[in-house]
Amino acid sequence: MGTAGGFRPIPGTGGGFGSNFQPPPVAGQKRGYPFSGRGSSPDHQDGSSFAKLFVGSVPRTITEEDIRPLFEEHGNVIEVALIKDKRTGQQQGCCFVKYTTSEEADRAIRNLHNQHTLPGGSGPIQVRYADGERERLGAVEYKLFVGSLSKQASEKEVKEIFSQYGVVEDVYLMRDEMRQSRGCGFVKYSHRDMALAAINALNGIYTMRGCDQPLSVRFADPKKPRSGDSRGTPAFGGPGFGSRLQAPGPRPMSNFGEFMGDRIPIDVRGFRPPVDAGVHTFGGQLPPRSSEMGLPLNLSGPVSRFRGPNQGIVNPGSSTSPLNFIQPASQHPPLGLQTSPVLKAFQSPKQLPPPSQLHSHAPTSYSQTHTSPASVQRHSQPPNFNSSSQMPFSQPAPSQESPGLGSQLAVSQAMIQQSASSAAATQTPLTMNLQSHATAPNQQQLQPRQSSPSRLAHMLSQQKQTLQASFQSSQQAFSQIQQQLQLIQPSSQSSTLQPSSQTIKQQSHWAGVVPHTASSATSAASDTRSSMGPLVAINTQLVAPLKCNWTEHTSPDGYKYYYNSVTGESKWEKPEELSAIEHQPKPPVLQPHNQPHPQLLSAQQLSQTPQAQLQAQFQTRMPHPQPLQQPSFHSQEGAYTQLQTVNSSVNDPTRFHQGPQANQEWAWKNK
DNA sequence: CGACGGGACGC
DNA sequence: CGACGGGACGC
Repeated sequence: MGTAGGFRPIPGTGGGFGSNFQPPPVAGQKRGYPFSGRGSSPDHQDGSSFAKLFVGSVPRTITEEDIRPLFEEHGNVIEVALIKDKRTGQQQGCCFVKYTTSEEADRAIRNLHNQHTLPGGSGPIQVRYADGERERLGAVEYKLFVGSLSKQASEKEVKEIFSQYGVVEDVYLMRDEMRQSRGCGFVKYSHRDMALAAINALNGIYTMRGCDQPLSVRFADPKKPRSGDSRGTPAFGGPGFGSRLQAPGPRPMSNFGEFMGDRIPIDVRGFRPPVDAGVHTFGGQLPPRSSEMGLPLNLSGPVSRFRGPNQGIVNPGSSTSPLNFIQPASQHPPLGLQTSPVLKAFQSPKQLPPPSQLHSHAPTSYSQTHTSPASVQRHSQPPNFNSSSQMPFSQPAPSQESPGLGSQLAVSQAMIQQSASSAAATQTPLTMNLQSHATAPNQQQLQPRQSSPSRLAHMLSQQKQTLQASFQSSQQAFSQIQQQLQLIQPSSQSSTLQPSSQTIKQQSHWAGVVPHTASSATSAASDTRSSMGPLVAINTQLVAPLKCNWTEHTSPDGYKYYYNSVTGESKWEKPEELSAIEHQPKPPVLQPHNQPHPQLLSAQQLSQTPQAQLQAQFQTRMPHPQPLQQPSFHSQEGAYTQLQTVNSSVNDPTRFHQGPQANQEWAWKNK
């Protein structure tokens, strides 16, 4: 699977890791680093004018002449190095291929990895970045662990499922000695939003054909260390990183905070999880997993290293400035479970959750961001800009975007505010969210060295993106509802799921939200199908006879806690309301398979929900944010090839969706 | 309920 | 110039 996007050779000195950062050697790595060039250093410009791939399953008899042309089809090959045993001189069945750019390397991976068997080769060649390359190039990855996969499923099938939420960089299925799948594996994305979208859409929701359990989708644990790695990558757990030890309350935000994504240490005192930008994981209690923050692996060393003078965590990369990015406060239950925000939104049909619950982060922010004009021009960043791992997308250069920024931001806020009031949300997380946004600039000023115009622009831009993302998320949620309407309204439920034209229209909307689901109608159609699982599940949630807004969750430490989706409260003790309903008979277990949902809200009911109104407002007042469709920074064909594969799965009989069996429970069953 | 891929150079 | 040595918390 291609390692496509996400690689962002750090431009010049403005690089995300700070101008004077040199990547520490990866443990056990003797391979060269860019600056080692003797004499004719090839990388005088930005320090990384090549990208080295490791190629496995190469026949031992091959010569450079045999193999080079294959790689030259996909880019400018600087070098091919066949690996030989030092002593015997015998080839090891692998080689390194160096391209001038990571784009070329990405392309080669996409086109060759697992797709080309050399004559005499033991299998399809394995093409991936050489050890340490990703880090060297500033790449990040978000790796998900996926459990309860069908053992019959191939990498390709898995990839198709996950491609709905972003460009899948890699799929690895665990197999036993007999090459039989163990029913679990790993899926990599280059952007956090994609990973989150996948988690939210699939975890506990999507059940593969032949399985009696829905997928478990969560951030992967850090890979177990290879023997002999000592110094390289302790990843986490470094002293002082336990969030427990992290003083609650205001602290300097930092790029490290960025690394942590939305993980903001929980305020234990009041147990009032801060309002979040829309991520339903929550990391108060535990250090984030490396796969959740994206990896420049070698940056993830002991945190003590990153501690600033006043115990603030400082941007590990930038030695000159602590972070410049305001995290919206977060409002989430102690982590551990990733509930689809959409589900969450509808856990109680009567008491509709605040719009911010709809924050489904989702591919939205991804597609949104990455199509911004600047993102295609990777060298357009201001020297000052610190591209954090969190924003692998290039930030729009202030010079290009600031003019419109303020107004756009204002607009988004206004939009949301309007809808907030229309949704009759009184003290809702959304409101809180807004407040946090509103006050962000002030916070900003509290921070040292944060006041430069470009910083401000940058910040505003990010906030804008957050807002837009939330808008789109709401939109997406609505989209899903709409789709459901479309699906259930025609009384001919048993007929084919051929999307109506209206569905398609709606669908294309949806498609805009999914990164690479570009402009083709067919791909949009495919999404209709492929997103049905979640939809069906949502239906079941919609009708679930819940009257309690409390849900039980499990913190990463394994403790149960309870979260109120309406008030946003969290607590350790089980609320009585919840205990009460637990003794009631369970809601009917919904039938899996394609059986239409027994009890659905009528379309009428559904369309009357505040959510629908909210969305209607969004739709009428807010122009479609941006052309989201172009797969911009993945050079050309990559995104499209993925689309096609998604398409091919539309009628794939090996997959199906079903609602959660035990309703409600799946969510925290996981883990 | 499953947790990380064969092999990883030599200037 | 010099180059990884000792120590191994306490929730």
